[in-house]
Amino acid sequence: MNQVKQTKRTTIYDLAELAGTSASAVSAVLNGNWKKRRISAQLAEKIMRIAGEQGYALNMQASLLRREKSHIIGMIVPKYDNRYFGSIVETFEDMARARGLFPIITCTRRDPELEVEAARTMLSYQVECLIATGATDPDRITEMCAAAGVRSLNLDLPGALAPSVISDNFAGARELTRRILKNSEQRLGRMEPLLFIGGRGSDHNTAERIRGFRAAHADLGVSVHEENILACGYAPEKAEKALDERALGGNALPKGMFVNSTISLEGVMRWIRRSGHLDDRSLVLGCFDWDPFVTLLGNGIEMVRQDVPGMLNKVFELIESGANKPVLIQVPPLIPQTQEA
Amino acid sequence: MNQVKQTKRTTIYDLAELAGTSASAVSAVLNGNWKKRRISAQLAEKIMRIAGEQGYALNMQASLLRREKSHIIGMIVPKYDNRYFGSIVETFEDMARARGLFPIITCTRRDPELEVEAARTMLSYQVECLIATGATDPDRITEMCAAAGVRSLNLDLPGALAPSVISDNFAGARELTRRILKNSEQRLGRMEPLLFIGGRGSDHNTAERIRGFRAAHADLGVSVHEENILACGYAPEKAEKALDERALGGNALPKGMFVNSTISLEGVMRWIRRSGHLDDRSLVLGCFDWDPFVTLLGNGIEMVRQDVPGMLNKVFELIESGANKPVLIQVPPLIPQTQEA
DNA sequence: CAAGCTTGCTCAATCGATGAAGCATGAATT
DNA sequence: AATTCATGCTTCATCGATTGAGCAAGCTTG
Repeated sequence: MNQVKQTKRTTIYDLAELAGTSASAVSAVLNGNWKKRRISAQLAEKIMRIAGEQGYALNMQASLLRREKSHIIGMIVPKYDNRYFGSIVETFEDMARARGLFPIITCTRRDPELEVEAARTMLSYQVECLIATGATDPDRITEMCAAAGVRSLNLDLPGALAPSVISDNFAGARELTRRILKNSEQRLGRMEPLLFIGGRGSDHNTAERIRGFRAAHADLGVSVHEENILACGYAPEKAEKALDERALGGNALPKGMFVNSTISLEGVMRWIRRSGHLDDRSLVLGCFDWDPFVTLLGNGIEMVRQDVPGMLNKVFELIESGANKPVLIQVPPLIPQTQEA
Repeated sequence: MNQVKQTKRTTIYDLAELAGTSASAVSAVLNGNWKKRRISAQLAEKIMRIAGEQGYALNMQASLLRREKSHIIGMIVPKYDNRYFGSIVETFEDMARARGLFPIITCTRRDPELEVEAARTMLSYQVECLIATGATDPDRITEMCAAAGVRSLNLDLPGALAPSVISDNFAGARELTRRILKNSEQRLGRMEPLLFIGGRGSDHNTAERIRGFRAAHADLGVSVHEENILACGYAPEKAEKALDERALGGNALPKGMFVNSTISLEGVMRWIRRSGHLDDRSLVLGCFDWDPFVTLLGNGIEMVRQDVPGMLNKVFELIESGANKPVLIQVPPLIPQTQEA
């Protein structure tokens, strides 16, 4: 490292001077198409050696400005506070890199303003494609992208204007509900209607899961009352509060519950602990989403694990196929083997 | 949206033509310093209207190429699979944006090659500063950044060449150990040496935590044998395997354990379940890291919660102060109130 | 009324990398 | 010997935004 403490970064012009050649030769060598440009192997080697010595790093801004494609792919994601989104982000980065794309990701905290702001910034960075994960207003983002000639896709929550890849929420919820009901029958000796808790009634996934929840009850000939459906939002406190209120209102609380996310499950578990049901082995729970610690909570809680690699494979398939029509692809979630406590 | 389906994105030249003015006026108006450039309010308004109509989005690549500062700040992070890193990333994004910086984050899966690769890419994107979180080889990254004249900082794991912000692992571990020992005394009626499990003996944090672990034992007059220290790595399977092996080797397993991360705790809990200790209320656990579900596991598991906002505040203070010397800042972790099951 | 100032803009160079077009040089072909 | 061809480079315009310099028109001021 015989480097002087420098203010300016090394450019191809510096390298050209050091190598006694032209910037365009340096460029050709460093971006790998020097054979096409008929640069001799000798010069190529020299340039690469000097670039190495100088610790040269490409100025991506300049390079991207000149090139037609940015190879940047953007994703917006609501939160990093659960395994589902964590695994989406990790898998996405991996798959993007495997395809020679540079992933940029930003977290928008379920805030519609931030979503739009983030999308605008990503467009400024010339993303070739933007994936809106769990977006509050996916169609707004699709419109912005369309206006900039950029492709967009929805993940986790569907939109009407762009292709969407989501879990098969109906089938997953139906199977999960069936399992909770079966467990409930086994433990209580009878089958009682369950409580559905968490999520927003206005979002597609929650609506579909409620539909699956109802269908499974119908399949088994159990009828569910409307007051057993508490789409109270995602935050743990909201679930806690909803349970408190439901407990006050006349009818006894069901012993079985379908919890709509791990985040809501936090609230449910807190409520259970607080209200003294902690060691009540007759409580039968299921959660639409997966977390390793939930398995260990020891109540034999059933979980649905969304198939993140499967979903992202579909996403990249769509990207590569160039499809733009607003199709809806539903990926079946994985339902792990029941683990009794 | 009277937009023709366009291939090219709208540029300031297009807007200039539409507004009957020059590109430089458009630029001045759109980047907000039109007052300095003495553009009339009338023209400014017209340009902004047209930009809005055309859905103009700045080409950041071009803009950054010309400007001296990129306002991009990079972070590399090992994993997204736990609350600690999730919260680091979320808080970092937030604080960066609050300072007018554009955060880019990438996950390197504890892979030294990927770390270097990611750092190189970030340098290409002209980051002004790179934060290496939990890096395997932070000094290598610092060197790369220094060669490019870019400032770098270490977070979570310290390096020798750049300022580092980490938790006060020694103090945190000492207090956590003290609490586990006290709980153990209370539940078992006597104080026995604990088992330390998880992490890499070679990493600074694990070493410091082991030091705190030993100090707390010494404080309370309990002596720990070497075979009670299992720095077996972070992955859950490694913790499980280490416990299996330790269980085979002669001496009985301690009833109290200091688990070095939530990830290792997954393995420990799995082992506990598998080996039939699940309902053994005499098991006394503590975990260096926080997860909401761990509270709910119901064994009164003590946790240390690292002070993520506190650490990131220090990080940004360092960035803003311009300090470059390799100081080591240790932020005290938060130790929540004990919650008995 | 000339000199100087203010206002409101435009011109043109620039950031660094890229690649089409072009220019020597020497070898091969007619 | 004249022409063609291949090889190995260089020159220069370009991507889109930014900004110092400069210019014209109107307005003051002595």
